[in-house]
Amino acid sequence: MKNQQIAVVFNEIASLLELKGENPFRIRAYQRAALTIGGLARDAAGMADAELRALPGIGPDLVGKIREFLDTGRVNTLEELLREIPAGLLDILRVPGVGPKTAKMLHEKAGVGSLGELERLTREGKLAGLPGIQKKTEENIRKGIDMLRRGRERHPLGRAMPVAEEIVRALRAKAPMGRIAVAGSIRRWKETVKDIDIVATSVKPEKVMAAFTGLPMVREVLARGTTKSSLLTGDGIQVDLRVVEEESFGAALQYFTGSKEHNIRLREMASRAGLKINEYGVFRESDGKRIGGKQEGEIYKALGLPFIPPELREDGGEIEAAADGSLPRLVTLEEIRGDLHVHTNWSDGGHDLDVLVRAAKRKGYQYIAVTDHSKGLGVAHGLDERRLREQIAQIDEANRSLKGFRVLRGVEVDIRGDGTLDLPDDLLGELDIVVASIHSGFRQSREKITARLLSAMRNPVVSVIAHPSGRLIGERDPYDVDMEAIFREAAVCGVAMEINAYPARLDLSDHHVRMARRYGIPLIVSTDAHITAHFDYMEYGVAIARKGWAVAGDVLNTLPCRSLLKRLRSGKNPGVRSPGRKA
DNA sequence: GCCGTTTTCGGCCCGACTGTTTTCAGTCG
Repeated sequence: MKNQQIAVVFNEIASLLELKGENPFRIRAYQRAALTIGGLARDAAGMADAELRALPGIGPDLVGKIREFLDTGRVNTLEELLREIPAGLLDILRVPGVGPKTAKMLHEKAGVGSLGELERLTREGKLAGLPGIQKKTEENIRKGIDMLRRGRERHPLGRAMPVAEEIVRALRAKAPMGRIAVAGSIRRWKETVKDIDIVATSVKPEKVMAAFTGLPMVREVLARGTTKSSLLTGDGIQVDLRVVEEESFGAALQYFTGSKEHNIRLREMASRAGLKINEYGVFRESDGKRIGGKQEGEIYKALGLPFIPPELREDGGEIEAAADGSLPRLVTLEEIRGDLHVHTNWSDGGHDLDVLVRAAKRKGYQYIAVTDHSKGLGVAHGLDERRLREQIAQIDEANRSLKGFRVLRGVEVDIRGDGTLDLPDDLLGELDIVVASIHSGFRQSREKITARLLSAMRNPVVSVIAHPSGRLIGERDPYDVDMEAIFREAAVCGVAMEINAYPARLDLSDHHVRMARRYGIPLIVSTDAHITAHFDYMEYGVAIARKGWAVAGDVLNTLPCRSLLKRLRSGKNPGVRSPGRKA
């Protein structure tokens, strides 16, 4: 899939046009197109010109450039721009605090053509004195380069979320707060975030700012105003706090939740309707009268739209869906009735079955599936045939005394390097659920990994593929797999795909969830819990499902236990699942 | 470069903070 490469090309064209001081709207057109293509669930190569043309922000010219890239692997516009402007200036543009005007000036007045050169001049103190640059700006550029070099640009959601929650708690305790909420990409449940945005109301904003900039985790205060301040935490995450009047809270929350693209679309709609939206409210342009802003929903209502859940606000078709009444009713955490990927201390989990069952009941669940590792995963003390049989007996025993709750007999069976499973089929056939996954050979070729997964899926005993891409956010890239081929096969053989809710995984990703929905594939949201506290991660997994537009009907573990078991068994009919079967 | 209840040209979202500029440009979100 070349979508990401096309997005990179368009973004580079946009940056180079910025450096040239071109028409900003033309630049935005390229940036918007990059987002559209980059966020596309389908492979652009498989789309007809008319389909591309129908995408928002893609006109005849950009269709031509997409086609040009797909056919030739290059785009002439980009090549021509790169002949005029050194590619190194693109790196300089990535330095926080350096925009196109500064980069252009640095190039023209100081001959800077790469990040390395800029860094050298900064260290030698040769920037101060250039137009618009004094000591302070030179220092800021030096810091910006450091930040860039440390690669601290984005943080996994699982790291940023707890920090955000801690700051909200601390502010509530230390300053006179009205309403306060985390906004930004965290509220949209993006898998990685650039910073933490917090919106609050207070009768004493100056006290809030003092409390904020005085928090114990502050490493550096980046900006401090009366309504807006920014700081850097000890672990390098930027936090922005915005304080507004009570009557503007909803508007500010909407505004700072974004995404930027979503908001731009809303503003365009507003201006066509004779309205103006900003972070303070919705106003009539004719007389400036405020018609909403205290509650977030009022912003959408003013535009004649239903409330759009934050997870969807990426300008990925949600505004169109809201306008024509086709927004899906997204699956909710409350609809989840059980966790189908749980480890006990029989393999690498921390608790025995009893403790897990009690914790699951406290969550209001009706069932959990015990899915310990299989023997191939020696480091995790995986189960061999004998131990799995013992565990099955223990589960059966436990179920006899449980009322209104059921423990499903399962396993997370390792898919070996050759695509075979790590335990014999007849034993796996006795289980309620077989979760299959890859834990080794991540660097195999795309063909090999894809074939390996397909082979496991075609085995009639397999119910679900766990963490299908194998990635660990910020640590390990996904293995190279043809996800479309996997989804096509899953649709044929009825195998479910897991949304692994573990914050470092979030695998399937929201993009994959959207793709999976188009193939009509059943999904399962699981936490992969190794201790009871991990059950709390279900919220992350449900958020990713929602971000991928999933409704309860897409997610098998919203079903009551009996229907779930029926569904898992019906998928196990070998006659239905034999490879090569006609669709 | 896109787009149309402002429709094939002329618009295109809006405001806060910083630094250096003495009235505002640049950057960011």
